[in-house]
Amino acid sequence: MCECRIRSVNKSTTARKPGPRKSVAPADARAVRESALNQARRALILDAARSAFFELGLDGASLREIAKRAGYTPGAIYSYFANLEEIYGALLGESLQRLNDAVETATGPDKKASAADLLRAKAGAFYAFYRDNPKELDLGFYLFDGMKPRGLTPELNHELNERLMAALRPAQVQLEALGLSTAEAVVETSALFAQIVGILVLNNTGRIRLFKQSPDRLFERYLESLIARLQRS
Amino acid sequence: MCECRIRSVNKSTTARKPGPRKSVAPADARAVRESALNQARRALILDAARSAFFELGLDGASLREIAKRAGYTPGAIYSYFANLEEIYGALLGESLQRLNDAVETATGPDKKASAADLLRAKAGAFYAFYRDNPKELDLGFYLFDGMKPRGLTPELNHELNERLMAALRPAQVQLEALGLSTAEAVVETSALFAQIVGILVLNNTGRIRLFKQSPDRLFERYLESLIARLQRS
Amino acid sequence: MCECRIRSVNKSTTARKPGPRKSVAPADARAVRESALNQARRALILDAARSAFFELGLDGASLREIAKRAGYTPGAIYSYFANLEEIYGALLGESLQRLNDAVETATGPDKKASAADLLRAKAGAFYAFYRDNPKELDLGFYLFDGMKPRGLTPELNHELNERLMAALRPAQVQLEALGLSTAEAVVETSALFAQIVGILVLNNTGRIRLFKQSPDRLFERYLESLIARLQRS
Amino acid sequence: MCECRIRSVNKSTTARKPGPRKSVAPADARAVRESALNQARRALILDAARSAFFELGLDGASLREIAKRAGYTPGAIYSYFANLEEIYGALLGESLQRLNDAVETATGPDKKASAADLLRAKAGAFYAFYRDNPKELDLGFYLFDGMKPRGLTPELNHELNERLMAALRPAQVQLEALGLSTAEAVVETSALFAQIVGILVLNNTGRIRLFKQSPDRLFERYLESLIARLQRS
DNA sequence: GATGAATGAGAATTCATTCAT
DNA sequence: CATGAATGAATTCTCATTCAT
Repeated sequence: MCECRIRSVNKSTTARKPGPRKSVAPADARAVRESALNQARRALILDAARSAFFELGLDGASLREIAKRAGYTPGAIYSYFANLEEIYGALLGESLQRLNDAVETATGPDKKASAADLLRAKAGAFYAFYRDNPKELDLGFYLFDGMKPRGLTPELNHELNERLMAALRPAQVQLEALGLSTAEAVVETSALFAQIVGILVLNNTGRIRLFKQSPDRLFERYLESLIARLQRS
Repeated sequence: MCECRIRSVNKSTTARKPGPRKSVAPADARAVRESALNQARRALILDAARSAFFELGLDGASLREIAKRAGYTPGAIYSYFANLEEIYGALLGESLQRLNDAVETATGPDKKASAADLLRAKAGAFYAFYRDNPKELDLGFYLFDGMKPRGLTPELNHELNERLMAALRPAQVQLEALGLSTAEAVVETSALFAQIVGILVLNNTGRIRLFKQSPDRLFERYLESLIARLQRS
Repeated sequence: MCECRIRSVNKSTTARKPGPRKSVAPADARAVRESALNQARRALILDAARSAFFELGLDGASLREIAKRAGYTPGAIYSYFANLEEIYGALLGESLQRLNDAVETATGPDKKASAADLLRAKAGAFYAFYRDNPKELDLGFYLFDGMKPRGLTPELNHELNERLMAALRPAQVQLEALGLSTAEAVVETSALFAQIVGILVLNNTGRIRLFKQSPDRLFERYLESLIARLQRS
Repeated sequence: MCECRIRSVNKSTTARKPGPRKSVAPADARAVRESALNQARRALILDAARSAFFELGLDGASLREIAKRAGYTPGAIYSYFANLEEIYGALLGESLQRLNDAVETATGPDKKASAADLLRAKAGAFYAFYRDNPKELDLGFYLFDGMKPRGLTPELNHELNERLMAALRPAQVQLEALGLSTAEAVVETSALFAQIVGILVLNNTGRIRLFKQSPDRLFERYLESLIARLQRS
């Protein structure tokens, strides 16, 4: 909801040096106000883009469609984003930010939570985020450079990768707290990540129903088995 | 209608329509022959579609491109397929058939292979099929996108699902051979499936490099851990 | 008018192998007819393009405008030309072909024309062609890679250059007949070319009226002075 | 209105609008000062336009680009120029002014320069100006395109013509000093002008390379031949 | 069965210009 | 005087699909 958090993802390329002004404070105030307006309008467009993407998929989220939903003419969008790609990038940035927030916020059952509890909380938050917002997963897949290579700039791609990794780090930390070396924790984190992604994909595509399985149960099974294995040694 | 017949397809992309033959037999024979011809031409088009899809990706595999590669004009394609999506559907059908063939063919190290060996062989074949042909995975994702498969008829969708399940059944059989009940084997198969899909997706999207992990190692690790767990009990 | 002459400039990229046919002669006939139709339609589009260019200039000769004038939708044009650039190239190719025809056709006053007479005839034809069709000069300038670099393919550019040179060769031949070495004749031809271009440009842009000069007189003056100089030595 | 004032323009592209000053004098003085400010700001914009045009060509010199380089927003430009064409017109005015300056400044090898030397100097300066700044020639061609100069007012057109003629007058003067009547000198000047323009155009469009000729050599050859002819008679 | 010309809707992007502030 | 958001019309180009032949 609150787009201000993802300010750093896409620096507005249309920013101009403010003209000279007599008093300094009013100018600042105006700049602040205008910048805020600008951010609000960017957010408006991103909202439109997100809704278009969620309802119509990436193919349907054309610039025209986004503009229409935002109440703009297509050309107007380019005042706020250089590209369609930039919009997609910002969208994914937001999404990953929300994911990080969700993971960071997640805590164990009480104040004296064990490492295992915290692992459950962190990994569970990651898993639940995408389970509850399946389209966010699609967004990531479409944009990350594999499935459908879309030309995010290398820098943006790097930043987005960073955010994704950041969302997994809390789990890794708890794996280390459970006695793994850093290297082992990395392996275990990537395996966990793969398991989560696999479950989510199977769930999203309806494949999991073929097995008459509940995704949640699969996830918990994996996690508990992992914890048991760690506590055993 | 029945895609199962398209099992072995003409691989030579330079094949051209066979020259016309003079009518020899009564109407029945003629109908049979014509139907066979029809199947052959469908196969020809699917060959073209597959090669286009593999070389150019989904975006590049336009009807025009497929027609060009098949030696047809765009309009002619519509004599064999109702639309582009139907071609994609048939393509996926073929793909799943090849997957099944690969899994069925896979055997353990020798004639006296243990259940664990066979599980390794069957699951490994499944995994390797998609690892070595990432485009096949893309195809599946494109068509199994979300709950409602892109323009696939329910029947086709059902058949495609059947084929996918069939490719997993050999692994499930071996899990049972290793002592699991059917219900347990189903759970374990779906977890295995999720793990494989997750690893493949992470690999295809380049995400796995972020962890500096090898997909093969992750897969083997999961599988061996699973086998060890089963043999322990 | 007759576009068949410029057949070699743009090979139709949409040509396809003809499907198998029972009898050979009818197929040929059909291919010929279709090819002729195709050529006619290409010619139609080029006519539209030329009229658009002549009336509106290069900027006005958009694909949309050309399509409109040809009675086509924009997309239809792409069945005949790969590009806007290709249309421009074909236009220039035609133009240069007409220039060559004009120069080749030009003869001296009678059968026993002297080298000087032939030089007058050939150079005069070149000059008159552009004087009488000033827009053809514009066409060349806009497309040749200097003023407004438009992306003609290197091959096309080369062929167009060849045609331009070909139109100047008859003059060079006569300069040699008047006693110049090949090297000297090349220098003199390029100087003559420059003079002609200069006069034409000044005439086309109305600059020559500033001097109250007639372009024809300037041209003749230069040419006669050149001939006199050659005959003197 | 009167472009002749824009003789020396602010070359520093980093110059910014001067800060606001407090009003000091009566209305008259204020009007004068504001007009001066206005001129300065017009010059600033023209600087930006010239640099944009030189670096990016006519297509790249969009209003937005010019505004950006001038440190203005697009809308602000319209306070100083009615439209983009007017900017181009002013740019051409400047360009011709620099041409005149270059020609006027040009002198013979020493104080006792002969008429022939001065002709070489003046004509050479004209030629070198455009040879060294081909973009200036483009500018002229863009605006002097065809009979009806692109959106230039008749008055501006007339003034620009005047400036162009003025740049050729020194050569004409020397031709008269070499013994030609005024009428003869005009003819010879226009022929010389045509030759220069022809050489420059051929050079700019790369056509001259087809002859493997150097533009300088062609120019000198013409000039020396002309001087020789005049001195002979 | 096959052709292939043609449509029509759509894609991203650019930009001079206007105008409320 | 200056802003800068917004328009609206333009640009080239792509492509699934149709249909008369």
